[in-house]
Amino acid sequence: MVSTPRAVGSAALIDEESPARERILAAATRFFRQFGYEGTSITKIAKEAGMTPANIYWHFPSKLDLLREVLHAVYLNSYADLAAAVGDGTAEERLADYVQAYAAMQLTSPDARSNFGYASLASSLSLEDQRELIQTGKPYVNLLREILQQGVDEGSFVIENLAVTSFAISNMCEYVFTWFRDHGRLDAEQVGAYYAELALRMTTER
Amino acid sequence: MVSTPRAVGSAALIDEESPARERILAAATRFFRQFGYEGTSITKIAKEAGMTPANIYWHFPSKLDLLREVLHAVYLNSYADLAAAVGDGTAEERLADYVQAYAAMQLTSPDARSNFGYASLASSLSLEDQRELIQTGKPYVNLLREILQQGVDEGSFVIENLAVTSFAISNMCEYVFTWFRDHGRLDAEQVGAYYAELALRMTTER
DNA sequence: CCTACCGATCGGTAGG
DNA sequence: CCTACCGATCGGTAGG
Repeated sequence: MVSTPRAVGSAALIDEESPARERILAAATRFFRQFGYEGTSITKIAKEAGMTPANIYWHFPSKLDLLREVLHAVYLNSYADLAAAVGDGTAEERLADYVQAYAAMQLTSPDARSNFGYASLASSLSLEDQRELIQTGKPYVNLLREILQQGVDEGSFVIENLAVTSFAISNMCEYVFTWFRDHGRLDAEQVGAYYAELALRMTTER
Repeated sequence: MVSTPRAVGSAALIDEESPARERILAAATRFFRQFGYEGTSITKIAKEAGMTPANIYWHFPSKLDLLREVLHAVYLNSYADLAAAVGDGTAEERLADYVQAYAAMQLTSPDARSNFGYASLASSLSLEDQRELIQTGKPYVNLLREILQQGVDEGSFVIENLAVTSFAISNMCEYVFTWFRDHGRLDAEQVGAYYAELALRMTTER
């Protein structure tokens, strides 16, 4: 007996979720990050997902709705990853975990060749959708601020402007992909560890 | 006597340079930064520059050539600004000047609404053009590395990996536009000063 | 620097 | 009646 290709692999645990829909989201996420929103056609996404362009529109009302769902999922998943990486220790330990996880996350994305940051991609959305997306990302941002505040309260961090410091640390991590190349001197984990040290220095008075 | 609109303003000092060409470059720089390369049509640039789309192609062989020239000019001008801002003092003074100038430069661009970083824009170029552009930007990158090395030599900086530290500082400055908003608590100069302090902390052992 | 266009491809939708 | 698609083509616009 030989299994048909369709029978290979794990069955969907949630049968309300369409496998085709997941393939579209995965392809769109990769291509939007690599070529940008305007640089990615529905045809390219469809080809990558193994279907016709027209079928994209059965699953998503428009290309912009697809972008919106991609970014929404990215923010939710990123927060889940970060929250899981950050334990319950001191502010130093938690900041190091946060930065390490954030940087490593950016460097171990589905594809190694990201060119466009999430801020660039979000700029194609309507202002209302951008506002909604910021709300989705709030826990993401707040977790870092809470860690910084914890350090200030504990007396281990000296921070004049907490918001600006958190933006600087986030930007440093977010755009690590702009210079990192595989097979360089440091791997993703080593870069994450080095970035964690840099972030800790940013919270320490000279 | 009433001056015609065309008579108002300063005459071009260099008549070999086409005013139209400069208008195209200025419009393209603004729109590429705001909407990205693929999100900016030749028609939009032409309208902003006060001419027909077809006329763009009298001044530039292709849209990609226009992008190449825009990024080339940005890199050269940015380096000139940074080199002028950095004096001959100690490494601490020079690093503070560099970061202050870099951040302020990003926040006082022709338009206040940048969404796309230079790395995103460069990714639309051919690999060969990207390599050339990196060569153009070398002095830009090297100036920061020289300042960091000076601090290490003077004993005022403690840096384990000079290249990664320089990338982190550059990224922090480069993407300050992603969170900065006019009329916020801090103006561009204050953010630059705060970033200078953060960069100095990054070079100081805990 | 403009008018008049081209081959192709864009995002999106038709009937079946 | 539903789902998950297909081949073909819509009206407009892109770079050139």
